[in-house]
Amino acid sequence: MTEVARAAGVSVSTVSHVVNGTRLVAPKTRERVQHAMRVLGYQHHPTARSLAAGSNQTIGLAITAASNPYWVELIQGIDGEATRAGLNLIIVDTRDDARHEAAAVANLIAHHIEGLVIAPAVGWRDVTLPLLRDHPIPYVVVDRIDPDLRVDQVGVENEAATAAVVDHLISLGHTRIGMLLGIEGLSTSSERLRGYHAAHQRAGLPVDRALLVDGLSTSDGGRRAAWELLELDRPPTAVFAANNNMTIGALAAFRAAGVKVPRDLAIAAFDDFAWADLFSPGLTTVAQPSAAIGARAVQLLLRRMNDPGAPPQAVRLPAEIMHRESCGCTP
Amino acid sequence: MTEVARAAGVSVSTVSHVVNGTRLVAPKTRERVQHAMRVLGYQHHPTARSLAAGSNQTIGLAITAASNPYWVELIQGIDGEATRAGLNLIIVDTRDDARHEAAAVANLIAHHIEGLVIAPAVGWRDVTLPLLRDHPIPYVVVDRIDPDLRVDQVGVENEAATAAVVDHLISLGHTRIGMLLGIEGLSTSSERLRGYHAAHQRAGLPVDRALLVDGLSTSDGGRRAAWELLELDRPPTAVFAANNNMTIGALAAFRAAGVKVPRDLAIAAFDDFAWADLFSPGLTTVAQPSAAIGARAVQLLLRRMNDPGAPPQAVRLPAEIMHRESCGCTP
DNA sequence: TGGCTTTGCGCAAAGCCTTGCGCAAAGCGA
DNA sequence: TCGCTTTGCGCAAGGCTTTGCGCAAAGCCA
Repeated sequence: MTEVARAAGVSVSTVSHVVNGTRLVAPKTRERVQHAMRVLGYQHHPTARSLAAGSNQTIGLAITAASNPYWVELIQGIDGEATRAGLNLIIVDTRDDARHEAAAVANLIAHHIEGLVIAPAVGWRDVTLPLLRDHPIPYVVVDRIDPDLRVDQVGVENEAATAAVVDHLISLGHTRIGMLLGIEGLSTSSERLRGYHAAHQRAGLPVDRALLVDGLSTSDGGRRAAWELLELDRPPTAVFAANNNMTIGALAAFRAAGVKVPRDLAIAAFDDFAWADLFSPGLTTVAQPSAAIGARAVQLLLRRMNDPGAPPQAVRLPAEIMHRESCGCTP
Repeated sequence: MTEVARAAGVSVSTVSHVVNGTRLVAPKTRERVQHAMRVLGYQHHPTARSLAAGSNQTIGLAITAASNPYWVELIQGIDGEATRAGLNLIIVDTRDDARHEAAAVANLIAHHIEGLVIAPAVGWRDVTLPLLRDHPIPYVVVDRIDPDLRVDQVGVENEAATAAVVDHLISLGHTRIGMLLGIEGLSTSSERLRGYHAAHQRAGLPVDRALLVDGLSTSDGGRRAAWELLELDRPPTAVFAANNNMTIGALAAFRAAGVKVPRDLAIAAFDDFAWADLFSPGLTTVAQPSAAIGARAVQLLLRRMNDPGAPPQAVRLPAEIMHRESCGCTP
């Protein structure tokens, strides 16, 4: 940098300002500096800049690395928006476990990240949240919104979307609709359940609690829960699965049981699959705008980084219902 | 740090050495320093360390962020191993496009990463590779191995694994085996094709070139290629798809055509699916050790970072064949 | 006890950039 | 032409560690 300054006949501070555009530099001078940089092959040193400026232009993302397409798209959305904003992104794996999550976040904090996007694990309120309170670092929560928390959050309209799909099933004449519930302690799980209830209430339909079975948000749990439903005295005529993993398990169970979809049983599910129309029949799903959620999260984070005192904002993005054949509406 | 030094009655250099264990410090002194650190709540500043040490303990990963489970597992493997080695990982999305890839890699280089793991895009040799030659940064290639290149590489035994599966189909009596080829220009594509040929040669079976159709490595390409096969005068009795996306497309095509698997057509595919046994019937696949490939890549990278002159090494990890029902061997 | 090897630690330079402060020159209106 | 506002840029402090060099104290052997 000193060399460039000398070559251009200016001071290093001017070179710095040319590089960063941080203050007015006469066009002629700027030209000279840029030329000198080119000739000398000057390479900016980001580390030194970070040290000097006390900021490293890096944000962290704490998320489970589970091989779930939903997460991948979310990450893409976050990465894309961060790149656009000129921010680096460091991703750490929480393994969807609060303790790992806390360790990972502590690590990020030690690296002096300037902001954090977190898709919290179950139980994070007792472990990771206190950490975040101690270190006043801007952060935004994605996917799992906690209405009690006064923090920036971005998620999908779980309740409304679920209600809409269940409405649809009810309108097709189903009165006994089973639901595979997501793991307890996740706001997404409870919100989707609320949507189920809301649709029933609107239709004046009673809810048989036997039709609500816990699928633990996993493929295996979904499989087991589906079996439970099938073995009821009065099994459901339709099933709503609250996430993609459970859907996979449930489909396997139905296939094994020889249940034909949608002839014997109508199915709808939360989370869209790239391969949703691969199944026979195509799956009716609720598609989340994953990438948009990620992008929005970064925008909220930027806002908070610039204005730490801003009032917390909880954003809900609408979901899209993908009508395919499994719900039985288009035979 | 200065404060800690003062509080412990030592110099900052001693504090530094205590923190890093870089030279002998008398136990008593170390104790004092550590105590002072605790009392003062000393926080290490990684940025400053990077600047001073001229190294930032960060490696880059250039990979497509496509929502393909294979990549996710690969990333997990890389991330896990990097974390274990105390390295930070910055991931950039190549969009599987050589130009984007080059830009992304340039960006990483500008950030002074100390090593790079790259899953190259088609055409990278003309765009990204020269970049890597200009900046002598240690790197290792994953997934797409180029035998002509004298660089560190990690991949799977594409040829042997493919040959084994095709052997299996042949042993079941199939003599007309279709293949959905991956996009041209990818070593994985050509190696898998070689495996197909090798199996035929071993069995003394001629190869009908009409049975080799281009699936472009995409789901849509796979669908189209599958249709092509079905419309042949003498369609195949078995099909091998060279990656997971094409498999998805092909299955959709077969379903639409009313082809029953494996009764009418046997199927086997490269790349395992978490949901492979969800399909009716379960898919016989070649499972790559994705996480292991990623971990191994980081190990190779560490080796090269420590010993830049070491001879380049190309590692092939064995794949595992997952026998399910689609190949028709267990009716 | 004297000379030599360890052991332990301080000194200070180096690493590269950012930025508040302030000065000088240029521009402008009267 | 004078005084005042802009415009443009230099000075130098600062940010936090690492690390080569070298000195002093301690330990060891004869």
